[in-house]
Amino acid sequence: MNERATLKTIAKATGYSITTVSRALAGYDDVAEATRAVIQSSAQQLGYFPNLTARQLQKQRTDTIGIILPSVGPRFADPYFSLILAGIGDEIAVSGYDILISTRPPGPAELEAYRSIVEGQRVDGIVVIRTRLEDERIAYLAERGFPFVAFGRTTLDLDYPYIDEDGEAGTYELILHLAQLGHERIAYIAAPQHLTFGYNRLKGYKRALDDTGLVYHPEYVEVGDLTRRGGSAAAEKLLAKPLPPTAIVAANDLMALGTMNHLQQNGLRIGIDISVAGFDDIPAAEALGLTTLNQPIFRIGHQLSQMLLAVIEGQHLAEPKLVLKPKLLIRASVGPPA
Amino acid sequence: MNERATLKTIAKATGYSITTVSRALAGYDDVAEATRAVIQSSAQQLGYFPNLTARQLQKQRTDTIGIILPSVGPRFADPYFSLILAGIGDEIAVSGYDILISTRPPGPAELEAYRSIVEGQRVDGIVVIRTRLEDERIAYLAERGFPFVAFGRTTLDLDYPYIDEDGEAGTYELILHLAQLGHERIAYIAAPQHLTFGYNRLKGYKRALDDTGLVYHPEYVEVGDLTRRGGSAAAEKLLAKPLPPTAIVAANDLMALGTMNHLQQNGLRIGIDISVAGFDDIPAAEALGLTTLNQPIFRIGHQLSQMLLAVIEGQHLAEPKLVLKPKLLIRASVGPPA
DNA sequence: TTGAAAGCGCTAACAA
DNA sequence: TTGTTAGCGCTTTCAA
Repeated sequence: MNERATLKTIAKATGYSITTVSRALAGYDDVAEATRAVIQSSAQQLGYFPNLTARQLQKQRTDTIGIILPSVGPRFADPYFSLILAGIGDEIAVSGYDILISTRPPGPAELEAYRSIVEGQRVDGIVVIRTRLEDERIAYLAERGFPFVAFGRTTLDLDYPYIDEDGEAGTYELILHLAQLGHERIAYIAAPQHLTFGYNRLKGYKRALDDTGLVYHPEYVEVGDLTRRGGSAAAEKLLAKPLPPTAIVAANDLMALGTMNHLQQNGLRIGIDISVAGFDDIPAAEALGLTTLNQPIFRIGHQLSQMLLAVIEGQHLAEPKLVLKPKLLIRASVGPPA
Repeated sequence: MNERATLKTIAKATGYSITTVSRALAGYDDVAEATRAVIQSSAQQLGYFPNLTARQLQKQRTDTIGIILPSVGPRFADPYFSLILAGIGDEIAVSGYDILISTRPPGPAELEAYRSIVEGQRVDGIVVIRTRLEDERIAYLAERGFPFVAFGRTTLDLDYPYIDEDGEAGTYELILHLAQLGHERIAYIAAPQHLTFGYNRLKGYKRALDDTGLVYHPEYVEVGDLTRRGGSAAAEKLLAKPLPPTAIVAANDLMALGTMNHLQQNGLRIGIDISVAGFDDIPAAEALGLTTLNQPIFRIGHQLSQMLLAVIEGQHLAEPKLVLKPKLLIRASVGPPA
């Protein structure tokens, strides 16, 4: 790297003080036009570019927001994360913000990462995605008074802005649909229950069984790790039951795809011999004809960005808490019981 | 936000100088153990955390690498980008680095973003993904002498470290396979030709036709925008030819999936009435039985991280230029011509 | 073993 | 209209 030009370089070159150079370049109107012209051309010629780190230190803001991703289990590679990231990134860029991403395994290292970028003042705000029922990240941020928004609710008694999907209502509607088709043995591949969405979706499953007069049998519920592989493994267990289910609903599409894989390998025809459904409506779902619940993850990312920017600016949020009802999409993977 | 503790706060609280506090906390051994103990406990109690921005300014390094993503066309939502990002993020985190992501539309704003994070010293190095034949980003970085690695070659006469896939050889092998099955009208949905990978993959297509005695007909080649929708549109055009192709090969899986969609909607059976193949082996490819070429994108991300770190540290790279041969995966989407 | 002073590059209050 | 001074929070040289 050739040495970079700083304000000092320009000051020396033009004979003006650093202050004047700074103000000329910043567009202040208390600089003589002639002076500004000289300084600007010198800056141009020297290839000057402001050191953003220095500016950040001075201004006490970074024009950057932070997102911390889990490094194990599903992450970027999970369409859920990619889509939300795309949505956030797209929208935040409009306001000239960048995104700082830290990848950490869940656990203490993760919380440390939050501490680090918050206390280290590396970002102006944070988006917490995939909340947990008792989310210590949110507890920390709220207690710290640091600007943040979350994708997901918690059971914490804290007042913070979020967007969440109504996973309970969505799953409820789906199970109801299956029951109306005549399914009586509807198995469920749940998400880990410390995750808010996992808990809510399972709740919808149980409530729907209740309301339709079907009995909730714990042996028809497996907990999966949200990956395709996990879905496949869970499906295997469910098929091995003495009385296998006629429909399998997974808490997310990825696991539903894994389930489909497994079923097909066992010669079962999806939607005919057995029904399968998921949740999320990731891009592959449509291609595979997977019945699922759509939530506009990409657009939620947009909204989260806008909310966070408002929070950072200290604005009042018109709707600080948003719960969206997902839309049931019936596709070929679901049919009446065989 | 409550006010944060700084070195000054601790200095005042303990009566030591800022210098001593700094060194005590940094673990220098020229500090009396008793002093260190006092300072540490004070730091603990005050909830001290170093201001990373200030440290960066002083140390002239950020422990951050930069990636600039296109905000239009396929991006995060494209498994290609998510996977490479996951690979990079995973591995870079091991060394304690973070990732700064800027989302920009291709064009001048994009190059500006590179300028901004480079000259603004916001990152220590950059990963350029999806290179173009004459890539002005690489020209800039190389000329600037800034640490970077690229996923993809260019036609520029510049010496820089990269990993690339041998898209030509991969496509060649695939087309050869189709020809051997008896296909004579093999259409191709190309990627934009200013993209290195798009150019190379098409080259493989042409060369394979040549070598198998088939004639290259430009009307059997459509250029797509790499999205599923684009693949579907291209497929429609190809099907409308007086003599439709018996096989359609897309330059990436996403377009291949779009092609499959379109064909199925028209009542064609994939792999029986017509063959389809892609490139990349994204997760959905396996589920859909799409014949494709696998490149270990995730692992390439890992390697790019390691290379970049080496470059940042000024180390010598054993293999600064890597071209990987993708692996042909024959799946159900391909069969002999009807 | 500790502290004073300088400096990373920038902005801003205040004085001239 | 311009410059002096101070300071953002940290590290590091050098002297005590």
